[in-house]
Amino acid sequence: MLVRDTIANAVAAALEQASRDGAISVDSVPDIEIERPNNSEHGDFATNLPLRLARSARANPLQLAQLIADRIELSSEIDSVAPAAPGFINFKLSESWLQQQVETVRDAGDSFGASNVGDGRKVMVEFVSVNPTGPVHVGHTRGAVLGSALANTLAAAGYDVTREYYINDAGSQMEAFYRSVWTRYRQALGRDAEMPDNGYQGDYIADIASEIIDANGPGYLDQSDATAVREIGDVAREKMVTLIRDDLDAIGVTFDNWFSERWLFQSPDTPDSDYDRAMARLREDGHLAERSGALWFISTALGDERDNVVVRSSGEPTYFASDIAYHYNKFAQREFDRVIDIWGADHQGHVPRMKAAVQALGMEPDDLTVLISQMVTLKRGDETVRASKRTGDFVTLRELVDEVGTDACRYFFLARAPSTQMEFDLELATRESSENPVYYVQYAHARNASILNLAHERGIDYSRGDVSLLIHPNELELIRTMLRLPELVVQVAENLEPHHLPHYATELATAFHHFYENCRVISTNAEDNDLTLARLKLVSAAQVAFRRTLSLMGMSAPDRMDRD
RNA sequence: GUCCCAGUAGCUCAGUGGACAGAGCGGCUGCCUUCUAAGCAGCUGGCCGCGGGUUCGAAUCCUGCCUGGGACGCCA
Repeated sequence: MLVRDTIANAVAAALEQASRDGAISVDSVPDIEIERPNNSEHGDFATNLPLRLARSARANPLQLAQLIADRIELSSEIDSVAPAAPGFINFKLSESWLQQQVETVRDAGDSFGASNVGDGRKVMVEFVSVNPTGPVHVGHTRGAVLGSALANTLAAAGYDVTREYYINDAGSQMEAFYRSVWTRYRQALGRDAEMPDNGYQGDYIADIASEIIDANGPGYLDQSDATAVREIGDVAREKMVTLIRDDLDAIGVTFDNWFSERWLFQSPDTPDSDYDRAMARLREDGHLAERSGALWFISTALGDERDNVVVRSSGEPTYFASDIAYHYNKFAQREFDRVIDIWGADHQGHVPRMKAAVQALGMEPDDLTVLISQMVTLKRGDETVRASKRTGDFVTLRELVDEVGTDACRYFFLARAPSTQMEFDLELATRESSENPVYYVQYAHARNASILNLAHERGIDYSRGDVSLLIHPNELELIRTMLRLPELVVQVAENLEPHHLPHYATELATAFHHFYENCRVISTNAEDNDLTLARLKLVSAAQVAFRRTLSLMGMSAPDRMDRD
């Protein structure tokens, strides 16, 4: 159990006792919130319960604080409980308990920070899901990093996580992509061919075409237009998906499953596809209506602003129809308890209708969470870079990683709340300098590793180190900071806000740098031997915290960082 | 026009009901004979977009406005 919960329970018990004693009479007890005070002079934890109770108890909040504080039973974790104006109760952790946590963290190792709030529930995080019509670009990278860090954290919080990429490989944009490749293919072989109006202009189309020529030759020229587009399209799509997978891999983003949109329309085991079943269910419950030759989903009945077409008058299902079938598959077929979709800002308008569709399918709409990852505006100095896949003028994930590096890139994207637009100054980001906070964190880990290496070289066995010798303020501060990780994991998993991770990482690094500066670990002085052993234990515990934090963010934890 | 997101230090951003508003970068000073100076210490710097409201208490909640971005298709 987290200390925070222990304190909350103790406060609740104290309030109950005060009520029995007749010292306090309240109509209703609000939720007891235990927070971390901004100012460390106020202790490690605090509650504002007396302030919130004052009205219904018709009493002075400071007096209430005193009455409750008097009845709080001290456990081994808590050193002191103190009422404070205007009506807080402050808690201070005991030094001996903090010291003991060094052992606990070391014992926990890679499971440090794990919790079980997820209780093994099946959750899918579906993210990136870029149409395979072009490479992943900078804007998608943000969602990719967000999704992977979130999935890591949910797994640490005890969820059974599946990371999925939805490949939109049906539909008209893919058709345009196929035709674009076909056009470049013919042009490369000296034929007259005109790019379709909605064609993709990027150089990568021509690259794919020439790769196909190298591998498969000019044979497609002899086929009918329709056959050639289909066959060349199949090859081009595979190439594109592979390229996307490799690019994402370069930034440490991997998936458990790549789900093809086309699977929704074909079912190997049963006569009905997911699409058939989802539509049948909607139809049964009266959510579909035919108007002017098309089939509509009546989402206005469920609070959406307008109805949406699911089957065009041409008989072709829309993208939205696929999405309905896909979510039917996620919930009804694969039985996920919870689904988190990460979409780009350009899809934000689709959230209400997707929620409505989930509800219409008979699922609980709250089991679907859609996170919107806002736009990334690119700049080179003062100049704004317009990103458009159609015109081919965009910065790819690959280019970004090559220039900035995986770790810096992940840190940079992760550190911002996804709901806010961000500016990415390529000039600044690509400048090699110490301006990047990622170095600050990794350097702390490298210093940490360096100490342990030296201890190892000198054959120092610190397994018998006595942690009760850790009384320096910087030592205790480091321990306190380490201990926030488990709370953070729970918080990130509950609020789906991974951007707290990098900020925590920075604070952990600060605590370590302070410790490093003021507490010499491996002493040359023989009489300091006991302290050396104790501090080595602390350093190894801190290493656990660094590794866990960095790995949740998907960043590397280098043992050395050498500057030329 | 309707809807969504944002506006906090020179810059990039944390902080969503509490106790004097934070970090990094930038700028100015200092600190390397012992575990990496990609570090540390100090200074500089903010009517938290503007106006009302709710509250014992508002950067945080409500409301109006201003500014910037996005979405509103039988495209995906």
